[in-house]
Amino acid sequence: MSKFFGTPDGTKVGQLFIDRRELHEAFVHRPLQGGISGTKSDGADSIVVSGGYGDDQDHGDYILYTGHGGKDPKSNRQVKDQSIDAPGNAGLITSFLKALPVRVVRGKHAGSPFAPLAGYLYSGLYLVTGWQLMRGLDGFVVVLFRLERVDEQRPLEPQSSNIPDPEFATTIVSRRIRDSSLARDVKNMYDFHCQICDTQVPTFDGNAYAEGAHLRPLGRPHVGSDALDNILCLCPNHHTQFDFGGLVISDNLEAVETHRMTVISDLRFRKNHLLAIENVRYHRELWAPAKDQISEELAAS
DNA sequence: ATCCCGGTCCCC
DNA sequence: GGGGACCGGGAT
Repeated sequence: MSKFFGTPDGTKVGQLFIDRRELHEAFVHRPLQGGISGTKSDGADSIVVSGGYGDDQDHGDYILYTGHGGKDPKSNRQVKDQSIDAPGNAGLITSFLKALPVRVVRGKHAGSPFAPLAGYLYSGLYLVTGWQLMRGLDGFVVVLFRLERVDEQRPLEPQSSNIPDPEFATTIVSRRIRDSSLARDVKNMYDFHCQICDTQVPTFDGNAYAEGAHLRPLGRPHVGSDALDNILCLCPNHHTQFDFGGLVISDNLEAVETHRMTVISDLRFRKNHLLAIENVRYHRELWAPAKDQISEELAAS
């Protein structure tokens, strides 16, 4: 029945394990092969991020993690839609609903600077802060979970810096991780006004805060470009909504709220800022919600 | 019992 | 390094 939640006694954040059996014996991650330890009734108590799913994104303090199922073990690609009823996926949804802490382990092939060079790294506790069905890179529906780090006693240390991924080039430890000089240019261009709601977030010194949002994400596997035609200037709320697929940009350059498919506003533009329509479409395709799937799944559960 | 798997190992 | 065999724990 019940699972064990939280960090086991004697285990430290940042501790390395040789292999899955060591993780198993330390009660950090019980399954020897599965990426998710979880069931619908108990929730999920641990996951392993191993880079086996192309739709994953590891940003250190938060992770977009693909659920399991639908994969052909030979080709290692998705060949079927994933389901929210698969035990691990249902477990992560339960963890989301009950706000249960999930132990996160990174494997050596996880493909981010936060992954260990060898073995498995216990990376601390995360909360599932959202999930949704999306059309994955291979064209099938995947369940995508957003996990955010809650165990803040110790900063997350990059394990390597030689991964040629512009998204991580300036990463140290912070929630704002992509602040290229071009993103700064775009923010200056808009005087830190959000292109959707025009909000300017004031800071203590009389300046303002905004964020540069990339339409086509920089990191693998999307490999978007860090260019003016790929960046929006957004307030933190709309940036978060944008990054998590809660809004997309139409070909008419309106901000559209995806769940209800309603237009929030026209995007505001300043001179010398043109978006590339292929980047707009890339973001929209990435997040085109599989609405039929969602209603079917929810009706069945 | 049986099926699934973000493994692992062995061999070429 | 890549394909195939074989793995054992956990859930059903």
